[in-house]
Amino acid sequence: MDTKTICLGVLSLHDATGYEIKKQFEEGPFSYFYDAGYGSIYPALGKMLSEGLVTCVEVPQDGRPAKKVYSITDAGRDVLRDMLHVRPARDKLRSDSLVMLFFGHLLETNQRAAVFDDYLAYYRDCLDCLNRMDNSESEDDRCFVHGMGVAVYEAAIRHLEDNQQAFLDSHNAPEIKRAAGGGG
Amino acid sequence: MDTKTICLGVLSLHDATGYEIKKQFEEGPFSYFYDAGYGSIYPALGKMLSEGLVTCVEVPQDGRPAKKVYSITDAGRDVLRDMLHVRPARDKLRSDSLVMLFFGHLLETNQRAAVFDDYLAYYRDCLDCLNRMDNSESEDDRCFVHGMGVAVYEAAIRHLEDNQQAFLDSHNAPEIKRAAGGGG
DNA sequence: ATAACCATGTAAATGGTTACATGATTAG
DNA sequence: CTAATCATGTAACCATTTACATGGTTAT
Repeated sequence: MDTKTICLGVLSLHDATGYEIKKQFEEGPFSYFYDAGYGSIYPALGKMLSEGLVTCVEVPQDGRPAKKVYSITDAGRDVLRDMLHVRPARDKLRSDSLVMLFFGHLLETNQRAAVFDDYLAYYRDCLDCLNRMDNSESEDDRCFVHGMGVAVYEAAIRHLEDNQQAFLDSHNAPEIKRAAGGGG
Repeated sequence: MDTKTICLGVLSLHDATGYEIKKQFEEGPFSYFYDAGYGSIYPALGKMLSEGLVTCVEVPQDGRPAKKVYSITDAGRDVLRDMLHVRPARDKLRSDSLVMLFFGHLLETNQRAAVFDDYLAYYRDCLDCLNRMDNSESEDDRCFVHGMGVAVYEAAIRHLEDNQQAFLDSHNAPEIKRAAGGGG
C-alpha cells in the first residue's frame, strides 16, 4: 500500500489539494495509521493524473500559487477497489523512542527522563488530536478506526503514566531495586 | 535510527548471528517496535565489520554454511551511545489493515469480515508472542517496553472484540443503524 | 515428498525523506 | 520583525523490500 493508494482513498471521500491531503495525515483521521510527506504526495498525484485516475482543476488565487484541486475518476475508484483487495501487509510500527527507552541504561539520568517525558507528551498530543476531530459526520468505518486509535493511545498513555516513577527510579538506585523486590 | 543502530543494540545485549538478530525482531522483545529483513541486516553487519564496530567469528558447522557470530566492540558501544543521543523521530505506524477497514464500505461483506478476522487474529498472535517471552532475566528498561507492547496489544484486541459485531452489522443494514440510534 | 528450519548473502527495484526553490499573507 | 500558514513541486539521497542464489537437516 503506497502513497498513491492512500491519496486515492482520501480523494474518494472528497476532493482535495495535495496540501489538504497532507493535513489529513497530520491532523485528520489518518494520523493514527498513515503518514506521507509532500515529497511523496505531489509525485503520486502527478502520476495518477497522467494515468487518468484523478482529474485536476486549477483554482487561481490572489497572491498565492494556484490551488490544484484533485478529484477521483471512475477509473480511480476501480483501481482503489482493486488495491483494497490485495492481502494487507502486517502493521509496521517503528519507534525510535522505545528503542531509546529499551536501552535506557546507556543514557544519563536526565536524558532518560527527558526522552520519557517527551514521549508521554507526544502521545498526549496524538490523543488530543484525535479527540479534537469532529466525528459526527463520519461513517461507521471511520468511527471504528478512530476509536481504535483512541483506545490504543489511551492504553499507551496509561502505561507510561503508571510506570514513569518506577522506570526512572530503577535506574537511579539499582541496589534498592534488588533489596525491595520480594523475589520469585 | 537505521538497521545498523538497532543491530548494534541487539549485539550490546549478547553476541548473535544475522539470523538470530532477525529472530529478535520477529519473536523477541523488539517485535513490538522494530522490524528488519535479511536484506538490511546482513549488509548492516558487513558495513559495521568494516568500520570496526563489531567483530566476527566464523563457526563452521556440519552440513550447514558457517555461522558468523558477531560481537560488539568498544568503538561500537561508543557509536551506539551517540546514536541514542539524537532526538528520536516520532513513532511511525503504517497499517494496511486499518486502511482497508477505514474504507470498509468499498469491500464486499465477506471480504470485510475476513479482513477484520485476520486483523484480530494477527493482534492475538502478537500478544501471545510477547506473553510467551521469558522476561524474568530482563532489566527494568526491557520490562517497561515489553509491558507497553502488552498494554497496547490488549487495548487493540479489546477494541476489536467489543466492536466487531457492530462494525460488521452496520454495513449490512445501514437503515437499522439510523432507526436504532438514539441520536445526540 | 513436502514443508519448515537453519544459514548466508547480493542486486535490482521500490519507495520515502530531506533539502532545495519560490513567494505572498496573516497573526503576534 | 518573526513565525506560521498557505501552496506547489523537483532532485538527490537514503533505506528497505523483494527476488534471486545455495543447500543440508528434521519433522510431518
